[in-house]
Amino acid sequence: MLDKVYDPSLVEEKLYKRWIEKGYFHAEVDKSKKPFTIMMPPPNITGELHMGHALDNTLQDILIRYKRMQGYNALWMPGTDHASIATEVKIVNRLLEQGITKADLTREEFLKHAWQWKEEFGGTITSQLRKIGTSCDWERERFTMDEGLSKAVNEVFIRLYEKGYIYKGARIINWCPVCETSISDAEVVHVEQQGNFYHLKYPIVNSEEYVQLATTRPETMLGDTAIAVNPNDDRYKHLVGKKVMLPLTDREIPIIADEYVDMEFGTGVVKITPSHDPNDFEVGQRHNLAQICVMNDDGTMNDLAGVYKGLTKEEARAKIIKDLQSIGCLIKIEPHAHNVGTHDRCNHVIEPMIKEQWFVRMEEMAKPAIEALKKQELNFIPERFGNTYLRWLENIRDWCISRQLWWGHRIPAYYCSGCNKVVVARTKPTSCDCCTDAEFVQDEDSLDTWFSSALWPFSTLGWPDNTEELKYFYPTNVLVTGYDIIFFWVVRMVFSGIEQLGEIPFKDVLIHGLIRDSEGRKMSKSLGNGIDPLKVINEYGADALRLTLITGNAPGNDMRFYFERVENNRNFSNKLWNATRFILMNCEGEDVSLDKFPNNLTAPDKWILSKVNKLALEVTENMDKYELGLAVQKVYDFAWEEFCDWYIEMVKPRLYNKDDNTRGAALFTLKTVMINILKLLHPFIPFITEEIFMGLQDTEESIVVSSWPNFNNDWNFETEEEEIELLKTAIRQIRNIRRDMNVPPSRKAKVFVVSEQEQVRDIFIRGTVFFATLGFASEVLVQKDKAGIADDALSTIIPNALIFIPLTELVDIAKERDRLSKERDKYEAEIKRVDQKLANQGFVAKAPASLIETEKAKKDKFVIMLNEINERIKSLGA
RNA sequence: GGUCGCUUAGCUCAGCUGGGAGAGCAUCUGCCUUACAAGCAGAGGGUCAUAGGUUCGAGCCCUAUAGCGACCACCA
Repeated sequence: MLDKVYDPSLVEEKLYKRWIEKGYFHAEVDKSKKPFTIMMPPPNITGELHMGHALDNTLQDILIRYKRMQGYNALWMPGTDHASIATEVKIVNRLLEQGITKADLTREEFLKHAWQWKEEFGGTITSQLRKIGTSCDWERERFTMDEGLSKAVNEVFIRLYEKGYIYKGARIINWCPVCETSISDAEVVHVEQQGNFYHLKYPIVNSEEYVQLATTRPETMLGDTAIAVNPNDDRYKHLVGKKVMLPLTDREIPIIADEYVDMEFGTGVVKITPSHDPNDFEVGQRHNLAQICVMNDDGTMNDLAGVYKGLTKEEARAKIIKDLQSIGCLIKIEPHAHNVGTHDRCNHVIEPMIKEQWFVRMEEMAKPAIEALKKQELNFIPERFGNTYLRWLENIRDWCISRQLWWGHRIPAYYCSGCNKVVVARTKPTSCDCCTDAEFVQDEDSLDTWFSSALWPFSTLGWPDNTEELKYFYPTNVLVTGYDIIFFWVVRMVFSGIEQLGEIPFKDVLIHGLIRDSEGRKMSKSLGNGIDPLKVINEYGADALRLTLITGNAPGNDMRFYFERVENNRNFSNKLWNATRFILMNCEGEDVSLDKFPNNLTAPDKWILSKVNKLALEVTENMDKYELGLAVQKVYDFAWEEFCDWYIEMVKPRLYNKDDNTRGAALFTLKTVMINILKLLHPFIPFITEEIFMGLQDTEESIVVSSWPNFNNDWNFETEEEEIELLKTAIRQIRNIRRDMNVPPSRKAKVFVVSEQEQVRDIFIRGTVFFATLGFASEVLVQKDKAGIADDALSTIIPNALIFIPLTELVDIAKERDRLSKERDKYEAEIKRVDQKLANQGFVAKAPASLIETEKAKKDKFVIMLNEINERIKSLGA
C-alpha cells in the first residue's frame, strides 16, 4: 500500500539512476529513425545551478522527452564551457589564497592549476543538472577545451584567417584594467554613474583667444592630439587650421573640422583623444592624428603623462583639475549623469585603448545569417526576438576575439623570431622561408570564450571530421536559451554554422525570460535574493519546481518566483499519487487487462475516454507550437477536475459494489485514462509520472520510452459526452440550491427530475446513482410530469428538465422566491443579449452560419427555461 | 535618441489565427464524505490603462496618449 503522501525525495534519485542504467537518454546514429537534436547551452564550469539553468534545462527536457516518446531518435547533447575569463579569475583568486600570484607562474604552471581546478569543480554543475531530471546523453558530454573541440576551434580560426575574415590590427578596443585583457563590445555593460562635466579652456596659439570645451574624463587630456569643431559652425570657422596650446603640457595641437561634432551640444568644441575614446579614434583616423596613450594596462598613468605618471586615473583626475584651476584653465565643474562602460564579469570601468588584437571581420558572415531569418529558415519563438537578432546583425562591428588570458584556446598564430613574420597554422612551423636558425613562437593570446561556444552545435558532433553523427544529427532542431545571450551566442552559432557547414545550426530558437524574485527583482548574488533550485527540489521535489517554472507565464517574458506556486504544484503531484492509490486499492485481486477494450463501458467511461482523447490532440498541438505552459495547464485541469473530481467520484458506486458487472470496465477506464494523463504529463514532471506508471502497469518498462498518446478514432463518444455534461449540470445545480438554502450535507433529500423527453429521462435514470453520492439524494424519481411533487419544493431548471427537491420543513418561501428570481434575471439577460445580436442585421448577414445557429438554439433553450422559472415563481404565490 | 514589451479579479499572471472574461494565491461559507485536509463542495470580486478607429462583433487588429520595464546606442 502506498503512503498517503507522496514523497519525491524517496523516488527521484532512484528513478534517475535507473534511467541512466537503462541508457534511455543515449542516442546512437540510427537511420531507420528520425533524429531530433538539442544542444544544451553549456554552463560554465565555474557555475552553480541557478534558476536560470533550471528553467532553461527544464524547457529542453520537456521538448526532448516529448519527442523521444513520439518515437524520434532524441539526442540532447550536454557539456560545459571553459568560460575563459570567469574561470581564470576564480583560479587567480584561489592561487592568491595560497599566496601565489599569477606572475609567479609560467603559463604551463598556471594551466596545470587551471586543469586541476576544472577537475575539482567542473562537474558540480552537471551533477546538479541531474537533480532536475535532465534526460541528456551524458555519454556524449563534451567540454569546450576537449581535444576534439579544440581542434575545431583551430580549424575555424585557420579557415577564417585564410579567407581573410580574421585579421590582426591595432584598433581601439575595450580594455579591462583589472582583468588586464581586451573584451568584446558585447561584454561591455553600460551603467549610469553620477560624474562631472569639467569645463575647460584651451588657449589658442599666438592669440589672446581661448576655446571652451567640456569633458567628463579630464585625465585623458594628456593624450589629446587635436580639438575639433563642426565644419559648418560659423562660430569657429576662423579657427580651423590654427593651433591650441594643450594646458599642462608643452604640446601644440591642431584645431580640426569634423562632421562628428554636434554644434548644438555644449560649446560645439570637442577635445580629441584618439587613444582613449572610440569616436575620437575614428576622428583621428580621418585626420591622421597622432595617438598618444597615457595609461598603463593597469589603469595607472604612464610615462607620457609626465608628472602624473604612476597615479591612478582617479588621483590623476583630481590633480589635473587642481592644476588646471591654478593656471586658470578650469571654468567650472558641473554634476553630470552619464553612462560608463563596465566589464560584465568584474563590473570595473573599462578603458578604451588602442591595442594590437585579433578581429573577425563580420560584414560578409552577417549577411547569410540575416538572410536565414528573413527566409524563415531560422525562427524565433516568440517571434519578436527575431528583430533583436536582426538589428544586432545589421549593425554588427568586427569582433575582437583575442584575450590576454591563459585559460582558453591559444591563438594558432606563430611569429618568426628572425623576421617576425606571422604564420597561422595547424601546427607550429619548424622553419621560416627567409630566416635560418629562426624559431617560431606562438602568439601569447587566447581566444574569446564565445569563439569556441559558437562552434558548439557541430564541434560536439566531431567536426571538422565528417562523422556519422554530424551527418545524422546536424542541423539540430531547436535551441533553447534566454534572451540575454542572443548576441553572445545565438548569433555567433548561426553565422559559424553557415560559414563552416553551409547550413544553419538549428531551425527554431525558443527564447525564455528571467526568473525574478517575488518582488520582481533580478536574482543576484549581491542582493542575496537568489533562490537555490536545489533547495526547492529538496523541499518540494523536482517535479514541483519544473511545473512552477513553465506555467503561468507567457513565452519570452520574465516571471516571478513564488513558493505558493511551488506548493500548489507539489500538491498536484500528491493528487496524482492519491488518484493512483485509489485505483490500485480497487484493482486488488482483479485482473485488469489494458489490451482488451471492454464492451460494457458505461456513459461516464466513454465520456472520460472521449475527453482524454481530445485532450491528447490539443496538447500535442500546443506542444508542436512550443506552447508548453498552455499544454501542461490543460492536462493539469483535466486530471484534477474532470478525472479526479468527477470521474473518480462517479465510478465509486460501481467499484464498491463487487457484483456490478461493469466494475471491470470502470477499472479499465480508470487505468487507461490515468496512464494517458501520465504520458501527457511525463515530459513536464518526469519523476512522479514514472513512479506511478511503473506501479499501474507491467507491460511497458518505463514511461520514458513509452509512446505518446495519439488521437484515437475509436474513443470518440459525442453522445456520452453530452449525457454526462447534462448530469454534471444537474448535480451542480442541486449543490447550489442546497448551499443557497443552507441545507446541511447530512440532510439527504428526494430529488425529482421532470422531463417531457424520454431521451432525457433515460439519461437521468441511468445517472440516478450519481445523485446519491454527488447530490445528497436519498432517492431519485424521474418522471414525465410534476405529479406528486409538493408545490413548495425547491426547484431549479436545467436544459430540457426541471429538478425538484422537496424539503418542505426547511423552505423559506420568500428566500426561495428570491433565489428563483435571480435565476430568472439571469435567463432574461441572456435572452436579451441573444436577441440584440440576432436583431443586428450586420450580424445575421455576415457572421458564420454555425454561430448564428448556436445563438438561436441558445435562445430557444433559454426561453423554455425562463418560462419554467416564471411558472415556478408564480406557483409559490405572491 | 532608437527598438521592443507590459498595463486584465486584492496580489502574481494566463488568455493560442477577433465570436458569451480565466488560473493560482488571498478572502468568505460549509464539510475530518472509507484516494487525497498537500483535500472536497460552493461564494464574492474585473466599464481587460485612456481616447479614437477598423469590424456585424475587439482583452485580442490599427492609431495616438499616459505610466512602468527591458534592450541597443553612448553627445565630448
